[in-house]
Amino acid sequence: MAETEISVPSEQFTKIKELELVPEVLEEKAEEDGVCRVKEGPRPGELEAQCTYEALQAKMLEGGQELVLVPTEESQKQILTLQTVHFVSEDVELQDISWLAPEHQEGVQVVVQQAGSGLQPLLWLEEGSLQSLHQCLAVSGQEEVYALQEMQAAQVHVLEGNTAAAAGDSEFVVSLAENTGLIKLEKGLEEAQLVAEGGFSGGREEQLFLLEAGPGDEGREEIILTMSRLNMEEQEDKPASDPACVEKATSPKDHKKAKGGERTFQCDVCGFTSSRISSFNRHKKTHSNEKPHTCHLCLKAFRTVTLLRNHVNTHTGTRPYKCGDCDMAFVTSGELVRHRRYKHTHEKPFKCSMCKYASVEASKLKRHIRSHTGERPFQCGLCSYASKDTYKLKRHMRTHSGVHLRNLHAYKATEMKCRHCSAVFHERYALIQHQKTHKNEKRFQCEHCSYSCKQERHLTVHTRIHTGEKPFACLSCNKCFRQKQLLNVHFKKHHDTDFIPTVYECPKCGRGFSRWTNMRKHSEKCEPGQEKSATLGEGRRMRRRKPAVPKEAGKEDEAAAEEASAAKGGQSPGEAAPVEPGETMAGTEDLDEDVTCEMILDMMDKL
DNA sequence: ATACTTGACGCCCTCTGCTGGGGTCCT
DNA sequence: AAGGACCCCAGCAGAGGGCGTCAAGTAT
Repeated sequence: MAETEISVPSEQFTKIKELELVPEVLEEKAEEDGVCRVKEGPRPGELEAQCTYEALQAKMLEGGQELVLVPTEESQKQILTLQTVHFVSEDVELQDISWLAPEHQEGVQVVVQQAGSGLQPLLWLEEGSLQSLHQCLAVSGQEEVYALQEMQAAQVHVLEGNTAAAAGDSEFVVSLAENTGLIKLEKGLEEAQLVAEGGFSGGREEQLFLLEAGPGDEGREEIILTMSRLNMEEQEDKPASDPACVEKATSPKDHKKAKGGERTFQCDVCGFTSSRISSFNRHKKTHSNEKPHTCHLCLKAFRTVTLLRNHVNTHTGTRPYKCGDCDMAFVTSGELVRHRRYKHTHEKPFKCSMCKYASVEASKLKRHIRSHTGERPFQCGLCSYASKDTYKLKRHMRTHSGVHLRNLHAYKATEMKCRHCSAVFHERYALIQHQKTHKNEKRFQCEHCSYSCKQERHLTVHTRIHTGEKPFACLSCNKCFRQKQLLNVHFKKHHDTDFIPTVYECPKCGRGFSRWTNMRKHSEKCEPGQEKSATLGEGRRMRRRKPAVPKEAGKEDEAAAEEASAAKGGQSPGEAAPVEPGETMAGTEDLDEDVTCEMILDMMDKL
């Protein structure tokens, strides 16, 4: 059996930095059982295996095992054995295959699944099954059983390109694609993608590979990658949308000579210029929706190989850039640098010229500047509220919408896990509802009484009732308070000569009250012509009036309360402007029962 | 051509202050 | 009984931290 030369692509997918998957290198060769075992760095198949079997990878790392590729030749297939993948027996459980259609059970030995570790189910085939791509296809088609839909889709892609000659398979391939929700790509593009993703260099006979899991020699527990050849001559038929063709499409008019003789390239869409054709070509792609680099695991598409690589790393958990001072690791070096600034070096290069604030990122300084300028670019369409950043507006919108968002009800194939427990949902709405049950949990229980609350700070304050602690002392009279705001109120009232207390005026008799509720209570029973406010007579000044209340006939107190509440929501703290009786806060007149979910959804979408 | 670096945008989170409602006690 | 003051509590919003991602510049 002649040793097959494996096309080793350039490292595009998952560059492993500082990740000691292959701790020992590489020159060592050994021959066993007629199989040439060559220790090498990550090869495409190996990398793919890392992508797909991340948990396995973790297992391998955990055990400090060595990852070795073992290429063999078998007709037009190659088997790569990751020979050091060993399961610990208690980690796995065997399952029967009765769920497989009888015609598909042939060749299938067992299904091995690692319990409770998030490991995707692996399909183990007996060796004979690998002889038949058809059988591989049949097995892969059991999408309703596996959680490996994405992997299967990738297999289907490869197989379609590879076994177009496999009579009778094509229909099955198509139905598979449909069943998995796969967006079937044009063949030429698909292959080009695979070339790009798999890193096969052009100009020579290329191979695409099919990943299959199977037992190794002599029953060893190994992952076997079945490599299937794919004739890449069809690459010449790449469509114009192929990224490799983009450069050819660059029109000469797109570039010109600058004064200094240096050639620059100008984008005719946005005016972007660059002296480098590579940058120019890359920029041009940003004007199209073309995303030719598709993740074979989740089918998400990306513009560049680098983005795809980083994305795949999120699947594999590969975070090559490790922080030397903590356990954090990141996909890109930039993330690591930033993390170190936040957590370790505290370097804050961006300094505010108006205060002492400094930030790690320029965007944070920009956001901070708005607190000086008062700029609020993000306007709520349902009330007068405007925020300084998009997130605050989104958060504010929740006060209008509750969670009645219909777009949360779509079924999603991807499992969404609860942040707080192990529950899993396929509907975002259900997930949110469930998570709210955690949010509403009064997790903070007083150890002295039955009081419980949602926020720790509330428990802290409450506990002072039992301990008698009053940590907030008035500097003027030494009176102590349990809460800071009580001290503030006390100080304003008794020691701040500039303080003008708020007085709520009864709309019927004009009597003043310090609390809205008290005024309302009074107003319910007040008859015009009754007593005049003694308080007013004492010279208290009117500073602010609630939107008080001459409600339309039939509107009851709840309506008044709602209006007050709406006014509250529509006004930023500290900006509460006086509102005359009967007057509504700006914008709040729109906020009534006619505000529909659709309106809110529209606004959320616009965000 | 590709990898690496840098800057920017956006999302989500926590902490904190402010505000208002409900309850209770005192006058 | 009514009014006023105080306490407790909860929700909203301001501010900022931390990180994921993408685009463009630069180096190899």
